[in-house]
Amino acid sequence: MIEEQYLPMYRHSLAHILAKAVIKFYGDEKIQIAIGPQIDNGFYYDFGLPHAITEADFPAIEKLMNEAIKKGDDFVRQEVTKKEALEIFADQKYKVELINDLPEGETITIYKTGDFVDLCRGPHVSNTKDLQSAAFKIASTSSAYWRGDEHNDVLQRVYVYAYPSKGELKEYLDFLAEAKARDHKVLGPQLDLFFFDQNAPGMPYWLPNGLRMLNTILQYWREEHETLGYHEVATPLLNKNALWVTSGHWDHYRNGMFVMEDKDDDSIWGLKPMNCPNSVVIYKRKRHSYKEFPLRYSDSDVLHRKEKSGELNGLLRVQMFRQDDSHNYVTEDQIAEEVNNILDIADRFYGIFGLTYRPELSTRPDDFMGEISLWDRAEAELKAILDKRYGKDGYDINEGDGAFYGPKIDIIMKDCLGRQWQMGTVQLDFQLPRNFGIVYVAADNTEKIPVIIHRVIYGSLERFMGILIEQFKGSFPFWLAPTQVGIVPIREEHNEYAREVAKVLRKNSIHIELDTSDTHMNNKIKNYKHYKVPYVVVIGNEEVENKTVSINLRDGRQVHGIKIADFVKMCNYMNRVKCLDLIAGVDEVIPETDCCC
RNA sequence: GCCCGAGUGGCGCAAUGGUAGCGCAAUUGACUUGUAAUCAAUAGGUUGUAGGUUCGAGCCCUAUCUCGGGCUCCA
Repeated sequence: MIEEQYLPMYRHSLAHILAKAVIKFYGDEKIQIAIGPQIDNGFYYDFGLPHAITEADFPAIEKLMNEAIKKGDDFVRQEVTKKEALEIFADQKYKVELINDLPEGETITIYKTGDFVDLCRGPHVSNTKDLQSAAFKIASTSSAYWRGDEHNDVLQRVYVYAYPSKGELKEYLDFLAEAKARDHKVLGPQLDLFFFDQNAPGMPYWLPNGLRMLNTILQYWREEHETLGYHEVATPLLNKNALWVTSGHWDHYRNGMFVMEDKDDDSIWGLKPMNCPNSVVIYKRKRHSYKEFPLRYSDSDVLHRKEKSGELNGLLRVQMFRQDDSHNYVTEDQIAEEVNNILDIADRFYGIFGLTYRPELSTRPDDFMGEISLWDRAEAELKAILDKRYGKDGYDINEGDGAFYGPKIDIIMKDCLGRQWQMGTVQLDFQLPRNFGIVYVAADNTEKIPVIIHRVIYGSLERFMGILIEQFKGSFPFWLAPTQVGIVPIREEHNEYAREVAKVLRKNSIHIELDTSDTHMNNKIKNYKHYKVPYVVVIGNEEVENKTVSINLRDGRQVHGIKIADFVKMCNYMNRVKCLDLIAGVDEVIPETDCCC
């Protein structure tokens, strides 16, 4: 059994064993070894290989690893001079590069394991036999660029899962299987929410169920923002490229745009990849006073961004999407308060969905534009806000990772496999107002340049849907569920009353489905359960007679003899408070007092 | 763009280079049912696409498209 704090050491030692095994696997063929760090679920090692390792090779390499472990070689640490190190690794180009990059005077250490030697800071286990209790499994291979730069050599990376014991490795493999069951790419088509067609890669087809959900979250967004003083607009999806020439986007980002040429007059058009320039066109239409600020133009138009092949990932990385966008025009003095307002919205929205997030602050990059004093002030204000809201450890800072036009705060979430995705973002923009030459009239009757705050809460609606599907594993809260109530008449003679119930529920804007088909009630229930419908209402003699319904809850619980009026009241309540619980709202019908709303 | 892998009825899968099958779903009929799979029959396929090798290709080769896991990228 390996103690937690030593796990990195074991993983790293196993990385050496892998490298040793791969060298042996290739026999006389010369291979280059690069680096082999440990990661969350194990480790990887990068190699320059004459021909790729494929999955079929995994067992053989694993066998070689096990043999090396059994052999019982010591991990021998040795300090060497730079000159000695360069001699030892003379034919290993990546190691030579690493050695040459080490600061002068730094102690260079190497580790020998039998005939294998690696440049390494350590520490390691003392003998390969110490690794016998560990469990590992070669997971996958990938290409990887030397030092993560696409201009460098392409290496082959071998990923290995590694855990202290067989039990823990199995636990991790079980987790992966569980994640698969949560995967929105699997659940989405299964629940008839969306799908992709090969003629529109990265552009989701929204099916009735999925669009209903998407509309539900968009409707909630509209209602909230209207009361908060946002004004929704819609702008052209297709524009002549002059728009982006002015905004500055054409030079930087035209490769990421879907562009088309009109042969009739040789004009060049593009599908908008972002809303900001169009928002500014609206701003420019009139002269604005400081008294109107903050002036908030929101929109949720469809955007297109061309991605390099291999970068798409279900709903989480698409080429066609909508943002719950807004561009807020503020004075420099209003930045802090407005950002705070926006983060309030984010907290409320994410809370409604039961999601927790981690903010990230990205600061001034090297190629920044604008005045450095404004940057400094804005960054200091953003930091103060984040400190206050989330505590010093409650957020991360990415130094130099801001956009060239201003610093930003990103909302980061994880998918079911732990991969991180940017959701909401609040970006200050000092540049676009200057590119378009927009101004406002200040209190002293002079013209000043506004600051634009680009902000999204959900981020991309598509990505947010993907995260929601995984968060709830397809079992959505009542208010989000595409079908909220499935109605099952037991026999044909119950259809009439079932239609009555359906009518009442529909009148209350509750999304229902009624199954009057000539099949066994069990089939009807099974069908609704497949779609994870929160409430299956069963109607038979008893219900017809007493004007009640019987509910089969998604979790299997049953509640009998509920008056229709109470049921409607309950559904309305669930919708109104956007309850995350499966049942709430009417005390007498709730089997357990489990309402948290 | 890069490396590896995958693509077979709507879905999930099967098929040594030798007649493309199974389950679910669908359709039709029977059954009229009290809480997650009633019975029977029927229909559904140029095996992603385009070439090639072969007497013969779902299977081998080439190209291409899409998808998956990563790398890089993500205004």
